[in-house]
Amino acid sequence: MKKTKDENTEVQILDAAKNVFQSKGMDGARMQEIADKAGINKAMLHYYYRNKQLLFEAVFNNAFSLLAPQLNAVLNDDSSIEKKIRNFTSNYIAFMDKHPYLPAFVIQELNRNPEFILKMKNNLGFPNIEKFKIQVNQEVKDGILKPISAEQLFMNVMALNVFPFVAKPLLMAFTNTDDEAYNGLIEKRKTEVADFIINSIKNV
Amino acid sequence: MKKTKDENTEVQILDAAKNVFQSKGMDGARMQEIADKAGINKAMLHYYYRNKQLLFEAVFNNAFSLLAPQLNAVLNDDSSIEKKIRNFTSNYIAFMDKHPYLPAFVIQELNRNPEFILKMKNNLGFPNIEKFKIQVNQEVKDGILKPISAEQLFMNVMALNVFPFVAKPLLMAFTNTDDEAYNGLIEKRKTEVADFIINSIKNV
DNA sequence: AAATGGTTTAACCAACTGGTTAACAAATTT
DNA sequence: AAATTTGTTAACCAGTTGGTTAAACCATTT
Repeated sequence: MKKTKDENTEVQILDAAKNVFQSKGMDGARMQEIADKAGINKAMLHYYYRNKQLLFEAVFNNAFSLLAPQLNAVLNDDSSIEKKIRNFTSNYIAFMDKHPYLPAFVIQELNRNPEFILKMKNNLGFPNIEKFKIQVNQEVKDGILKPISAEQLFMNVMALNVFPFVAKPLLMAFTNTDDEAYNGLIEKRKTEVADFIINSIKNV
Repeated sequence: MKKTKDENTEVQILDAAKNVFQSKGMDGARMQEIADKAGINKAMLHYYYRNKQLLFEAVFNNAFSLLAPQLNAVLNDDSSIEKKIRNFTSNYIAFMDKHPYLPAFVIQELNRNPEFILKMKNNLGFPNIEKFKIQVNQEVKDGILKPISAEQLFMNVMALNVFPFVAKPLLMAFTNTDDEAYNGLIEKRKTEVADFIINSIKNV
């Protein structure tokens, strides 16, 4: 009896590919390394995914489909802007603990190939700002929030939450922190970032 | 002085290398492309910079030495926290117009090779948070600022300013903006980001 | 004008890379 | 149980890549 892997192999390949692509990027990744990490022959990669580009896209789409629901929580949920920002901030940081390479990977590969995201915009569930925009404008009109455009607010929320993960090595160096201390800073941000934002935009 | 070119060639190589490395990264860059862009033979690259790694490091250090003074403006200047944040925000965005690839490049390469920054920390003029820390603590103590740690404030300032450039393709997709509209958003941030921060941290 | 020494080139090379092939083994169908 | 399909492997291949070499080039020195 050879192996009871069948469909298992395909998953093992995807796991290994995720691992290698997300830490080294498309250009730095080697098919041989992915095969080794998956514990199989290099030819199997092509048997299941035909070529490097398609394997990469499988990994990328997979990564993006994890990220999208997180963002939709801020964009398309029905609760108040304040509540959504508080929720998103604490959720997102917890989410990052499980997928630390994810945002840097997505951002890096989109910078390498900006047209790539155009295909994705058509996908159902692709995060879109329209509903959020209406909601922000309404809360500004109602005097709940100080005047701010939805785009700027969204950029600020994203920046404050995502950047500390994307630029971790840089920020560790500037703030003179080791891994443990830096994670401590991040942990505090679960509440502090939301306070920081709300503080700035909420009318009193 | 032998040829009219001799110093010139070295600069032309560095310019071409900057161009290629910053848009494609270490792994995606090709020595042949750099040589072509510099209008010279590939062997010349090795004559002047010995190998790809050293040429890359020349580019990286060059990029970093442009970035460092910008950050030191926030960390080591003597004016008040508010003034420095306002200055930095408007300066940094203007600076990015001239070097759009810079932050994504630095961040990407540091993620690929985090140990790389350790060598740099010893360099004179490497941005360090210590002075900024004392100043923030003082202003908090004096009641000028609401309680916040210098590290968190610094991370926030960096995030709000740098992230929109690093994640440009992603944010363009989410906010449904083309290049022109997105640049318009950025332009507004020269003042809005500082307001956003000050709003949140200043006592009234 | 011959010698000098830094600069530049074309040709070359060994190692690597993504991808293919043909044969073989297991599982499934007939 | 024979035939067919699916999964897996080792060996191979052609194109690319970073890097080398030996000879030519050219501005100055002797």
